[in-house]
Amino acid sequence: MADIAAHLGVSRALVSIVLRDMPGASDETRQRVKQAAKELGYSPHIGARTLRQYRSREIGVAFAPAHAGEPDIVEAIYPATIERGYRVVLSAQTGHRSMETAVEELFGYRCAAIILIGPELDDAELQAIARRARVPAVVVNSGEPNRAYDVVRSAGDTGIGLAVQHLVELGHHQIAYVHTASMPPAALRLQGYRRAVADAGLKLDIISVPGADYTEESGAEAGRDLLDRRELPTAVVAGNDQQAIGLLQVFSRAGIAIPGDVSLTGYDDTRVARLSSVDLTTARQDPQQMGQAAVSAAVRRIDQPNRRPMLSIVEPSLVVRSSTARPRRWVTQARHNPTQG
Amino acid sequence: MADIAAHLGVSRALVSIVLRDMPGASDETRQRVKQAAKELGYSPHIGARTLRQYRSREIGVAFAPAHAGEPDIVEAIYPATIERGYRVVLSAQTGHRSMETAVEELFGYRCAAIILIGPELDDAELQAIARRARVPAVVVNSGEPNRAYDVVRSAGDTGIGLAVQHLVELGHHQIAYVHTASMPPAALRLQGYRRAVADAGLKLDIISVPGADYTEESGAEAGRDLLDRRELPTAVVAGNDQQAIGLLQVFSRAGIAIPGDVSLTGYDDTRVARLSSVDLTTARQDPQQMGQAAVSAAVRRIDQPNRRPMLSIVEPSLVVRSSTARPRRWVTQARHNPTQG
DNA sequence: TTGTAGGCGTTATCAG
DNA sequence: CTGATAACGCCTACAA
Repeated sequence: MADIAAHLGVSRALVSIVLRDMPGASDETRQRVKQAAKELGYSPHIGARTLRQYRSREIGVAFAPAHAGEPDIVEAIYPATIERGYRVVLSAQTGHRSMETAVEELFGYRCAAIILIGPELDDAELQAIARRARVPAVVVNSGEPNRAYDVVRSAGDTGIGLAVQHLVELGHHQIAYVHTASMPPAALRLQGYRRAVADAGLKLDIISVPGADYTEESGAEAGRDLLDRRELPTAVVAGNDQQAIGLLQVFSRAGIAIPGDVSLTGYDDTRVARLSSVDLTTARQDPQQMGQAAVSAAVRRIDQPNRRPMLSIVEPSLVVRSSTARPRRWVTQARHNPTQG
Repeated sequence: MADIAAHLGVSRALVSIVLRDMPGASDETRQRVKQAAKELGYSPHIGARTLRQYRSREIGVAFAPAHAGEPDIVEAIYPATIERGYRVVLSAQTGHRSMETAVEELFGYRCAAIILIGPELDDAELQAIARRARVPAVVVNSGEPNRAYDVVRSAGDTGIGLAVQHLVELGHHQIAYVHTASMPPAALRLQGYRRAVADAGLKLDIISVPGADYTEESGAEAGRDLLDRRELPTAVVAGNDQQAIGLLQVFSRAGIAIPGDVSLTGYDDTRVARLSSVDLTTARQDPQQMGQAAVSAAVRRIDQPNRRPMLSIVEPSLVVRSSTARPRRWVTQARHNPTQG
């Protein structure tokens, strides 16, 4: 910046004013300064800026690049953040780098707020992080509503409920659900299954995959469990898309047709769900909305620090594809009863 | 830091020495300082540090979270960078945020080097960025070898060559290739196809998809082109996995079996290629190796700034799955000629 | 082993 | 509109 000032023979303060678009400089000066900045390849020193500024204008985002769906939320966070006059600082959680380490780095950047996407931590650990942060913390797709941090999540119960309801409308009476106790959103999704099945007057059929998480492997495990049974359910509701895909693979190898023999649903509407070879009926949680809700929550608490943390719920919608169809048995009955055809 | 010093009644410099594990403090003091730092929830101010330090210890990484495969390379960059005593600064390219903007931000952090993953820019644009950077720039999976920036890429010619060779060994004589002129690595892959086909004494069959990029849509377009022909080739080599999947969708809708009627290969071994419903034979470029090679190149040129930029080639390997098989015709011929069975 | 002083690039303040 | 000056938190030399 001093270079530009010297080059033009003006003060550094003036240059600073122009580059920040502050009032107090003539249009002609603005032109000249901006021109010189371009020519000299000037780029503001972000560290020096945050050092000097009383309040930080950065929102820190910790996420796992390898987790399906999280990069989409990160994409949505950018425009929402910039719109509100903030900048985004990214920090990755990887196999060799814990979420705590990623968050610690964000503290180093003196972020005005931090957003944690899908941390695989329990409520106590998240509260510890939030207290240590001394700035507002927003947790996306994990955690529980509480007084330490904001929570943004999709209405997992509604989403699973929509899937069950869709299957009921197709005529299914035996709807199994793949449950993974260890994952944060699992409890809510299970609740949605319980309620929807009760509403339809059907029997619960919960396949618990203990210790597993939302991976293809856990879905495959559930699939093998099902294959050991004498009789398969007519429909399976998986906890997420990856699980559904693991299940799909085990079933297709075993010669079980989807949706011919068994209907299958997922959750998240990740990219793989859209492939024509998979074409999964799934509950869509819009990453766009998740990102916007997270930034809104962060800015809200930056502006009003004493406000109580909130729970923001993004409503999912059901995307019907070809992995669900009428059950065989139902079609047979329908033939005898033309009013249902 | 001043807080800690005041709290303990020592100088700030001493605290700095202890926290950086530099020589010049007694063990007892170290204990006390570290204890106090923990209690007070101290976290070093990264901005102030980079401001003061003569040389930066950060490597900037610009990537597109939404592009398949790039997050995996980012994951690999972390351990390699930390191992060499550097830190990672991430900057995302999104639909609303160009690669140039992402790189500009990295300049703001005064990174010691920048790594650009899969930029959709031509050589001239990349050279402009590299010159503006004034620090070493490394381009992964794009660009051309030159004097302005390092290039890390997989040996696209070898990868496609392996695919063609595999198909030739299976007995294919009509092997088509889907070419997308606009994508940076495409020229090299085409070259690999030309050479391998020539080596096998076969006829070239290049399906050009003009103006398109490496998306499912471009694969679908190539698929429709092929369906317009009187006779299909027995094998198709796609430019990447996504393209192969687009082609797969068009073919399966048209009732053409893979690999029954046509064998198909991809490139990249992205996650979708592994799905049992896709199960694509593809050339694998190891993200681990790509990440390590990129960091090596960056550090090499930080240490020796006058060294000429290099080209690092990561050798791909062929992952054979069930999308490739012997052609129908060949099997028939084999029956008449037992020596080939 | 400990303390002191100066400066990195920027912004804010205040007097010309 | 300009110029001078202080301060942000940290690191490095050098002095005690």
